[in-house]
Amino acid sequence: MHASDAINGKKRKRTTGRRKIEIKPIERATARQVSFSKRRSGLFKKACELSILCGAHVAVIVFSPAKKPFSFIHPLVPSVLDRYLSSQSFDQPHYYSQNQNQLLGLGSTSDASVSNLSAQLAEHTALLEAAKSRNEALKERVRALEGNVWMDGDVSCLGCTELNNLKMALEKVKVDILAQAGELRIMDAARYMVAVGY
Amino acid sequence: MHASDAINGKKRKRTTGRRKIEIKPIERATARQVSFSKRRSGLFKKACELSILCGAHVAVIVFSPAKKPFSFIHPLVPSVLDRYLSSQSFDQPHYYSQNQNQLLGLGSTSDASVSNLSAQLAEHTALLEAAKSRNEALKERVRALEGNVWMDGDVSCLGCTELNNLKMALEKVKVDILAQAGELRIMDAARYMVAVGY
DNA sequence: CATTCTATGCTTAGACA
DNA sequence: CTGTCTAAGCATAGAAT
Repeated sequence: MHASDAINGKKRKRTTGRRKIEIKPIERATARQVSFSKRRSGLFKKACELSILCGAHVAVIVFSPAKKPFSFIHPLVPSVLDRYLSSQSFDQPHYYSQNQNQLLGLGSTSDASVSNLSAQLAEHTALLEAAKSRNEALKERVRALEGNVWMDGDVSCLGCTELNNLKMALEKVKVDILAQAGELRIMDAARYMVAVGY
Repeated sequence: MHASDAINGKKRKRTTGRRKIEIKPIERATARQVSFSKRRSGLFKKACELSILCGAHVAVIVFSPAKKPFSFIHPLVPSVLDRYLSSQSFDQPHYYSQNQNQLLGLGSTSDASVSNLSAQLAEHTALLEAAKSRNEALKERVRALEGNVWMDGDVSCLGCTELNNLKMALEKVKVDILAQAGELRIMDAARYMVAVGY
């Protein structure tokens, strides 16, 4: 019991217990927020259990009413970006761990990867700028050779081969986005995984 | 009671009721499959309730142990990316609906929310990949021009007006990809939405 | 936005169909 | 893979921190 209860002798039932509700938009902002927090947590837990119990690949991405992103993803797909950046730093062209457990936050590998994202953004941005520069240089070259006019910054001039490259690039981005969407809260996933000793 | 019970007089409790289980890989294949089916259903229901109750955008993608894809996505979004990746002829102007921006909470109205690190990384990754692809395309083109070789009629032109803003497109991709991933079972989402009269 | 507490309401393991 | 049934096991509304 709580001190307040013992002192004033009021009923210890401070709540009416769970009440049935209709599945419709909760109007009261505070109640909606609280419900969101609880249910998101519950959803992630369920997702976690499903992935472990059944060995299924699960990705859950939720945007709060305030558009804040949350996600649970298992197995955590090694980001192409991570590999790219890793190779930049450690000169390992194809860093790719087969050990999912380590990538789930149990090992230091994941933590490092996550915590570095922020710092890597700057480097990544630089790489982007460099790519743009090279791109501009090539455009100039083409312009000179072809005497043509290119629309700035679009993908309208790609041929079949190029389009396929772009498609493949986007396929990779697909994976990156899923992983990155949970960048801010990758530990949410790890928390559950760890909770059950996975 | 059931006929069989009445006839043979056996106990009507044919089950021991729900039993506690450890959250660890289920070994029995049949049990794992049954559990997957039930829990996936439950997960989607929870996702549905969360999206409705709290007005949150939710995307749940699950791959069964047999790699079969299932998904719950709300709001349901027509895939723009699909048109990019699957279209064989890229000479068709691609039109973006302003409503999609509103529906997705993306686009100009939520530029502020896109300013977080996660979004920046996703965006930059996409841009970088695209830039690299474009870069390759340009290189190839330079080679072609310098070698005085040109594959005529192979220069596909996209609807430049709609596509020249790759950034915007990729912002959409972030969500469209989710829709695409669930292409096979988008009705899973609809089922629950309809069930509660939404 | 996260958490705790309590009394329900909801979910689901196991056995079958 | 989906549905049914029962008895537990869990999740969570509402109020408060």
